Amino acid sequence: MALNPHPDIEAEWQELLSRNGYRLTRPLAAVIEVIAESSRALSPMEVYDEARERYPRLGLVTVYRSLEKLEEIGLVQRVHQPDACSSYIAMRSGHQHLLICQSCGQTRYFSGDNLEPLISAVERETGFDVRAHWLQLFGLCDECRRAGAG
Amino acid sequence: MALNPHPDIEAEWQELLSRNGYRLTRPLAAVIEVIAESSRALSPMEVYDEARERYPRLGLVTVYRSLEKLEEIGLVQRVHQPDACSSYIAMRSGHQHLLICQSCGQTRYFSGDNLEPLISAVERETGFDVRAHWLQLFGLCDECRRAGAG
DNA sequence: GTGATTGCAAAGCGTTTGCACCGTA
DNA sequence: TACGGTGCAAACGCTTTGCAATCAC
Repeated sequence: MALNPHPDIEAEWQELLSRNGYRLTRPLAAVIEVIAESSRALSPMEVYDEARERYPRLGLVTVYRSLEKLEEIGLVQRVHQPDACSSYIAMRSGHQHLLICQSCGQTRYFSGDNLEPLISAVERETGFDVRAHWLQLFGLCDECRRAGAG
Repeated sequence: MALNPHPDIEAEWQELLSRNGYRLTRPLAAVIEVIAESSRALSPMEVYDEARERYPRLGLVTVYRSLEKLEEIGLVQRVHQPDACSSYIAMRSGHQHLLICQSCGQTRYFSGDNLEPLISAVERETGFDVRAHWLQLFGLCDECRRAGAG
């Protein structure tokens, strides 16, 4: 199991953008920086608000288009939650799942799930060919727990 | 592990409605029947279309309000998918997860996941108090697989 | 220079709200 | 009969689209 690292994301992102024929503009850079530095999944409006502090001329439409682009090339991941289905977080490489604080929204990646036995059993019993799975954990982070959020 | 049964849902539903102070009206009954008999998760619009065959005067607003009501008393569950976050399916009692066909949308419940070891490990490493989890499997059902959908 | 990208305004769509009428318990 | 439920129309908020100006390569 491995937890949030903080690699030099920027360079990797620029590389992937140009490899896919995209240009690195100032508005896009503002969006990227906001997402790369956030420990929470952010809604388009939240990205918009924070990114405008870096680039005030930014338009909300550009945020939507940037997120779509970044998701397409795998730099960003859409996060589904019970009450919010379109927030975005920087994606980690490898097969990993999310752990989300129900109080502050802090998000961490974890890996190490072993669902193979379960998936095999389900396949045997149902005739399904299982091709993907969603696993997300929800709870209270250390700080929120201490603060009595739960 | 247990798969979709088809119990006499109707009676149980009426019972739960009145226990919660709700009235069983014809529009609500139409919504209930459509959901109870569907093997797929349905969007509000799909529920609306199908339920109007049973009760043509039905309004879409009533579908929204009925779904909200049914979810509140635990008879119906909202299903999140990569491309659709507000479809609804009849809920099974007990702690169960969904298996969804990516081609036809057919949905089945399964249980038997054992995530305790994983959850404990994550809690130890992160300091989180894990209180809930989402687990969903996606794939191709037997019929779609044979039909070459994948 | 050229073609992708941007911002604005407007359209689009799913969902929610206000309100008078209706129907269940 | 009383009061929750319903349907209509309108409002609402998030997301997408059309288009001329702009900017990265």
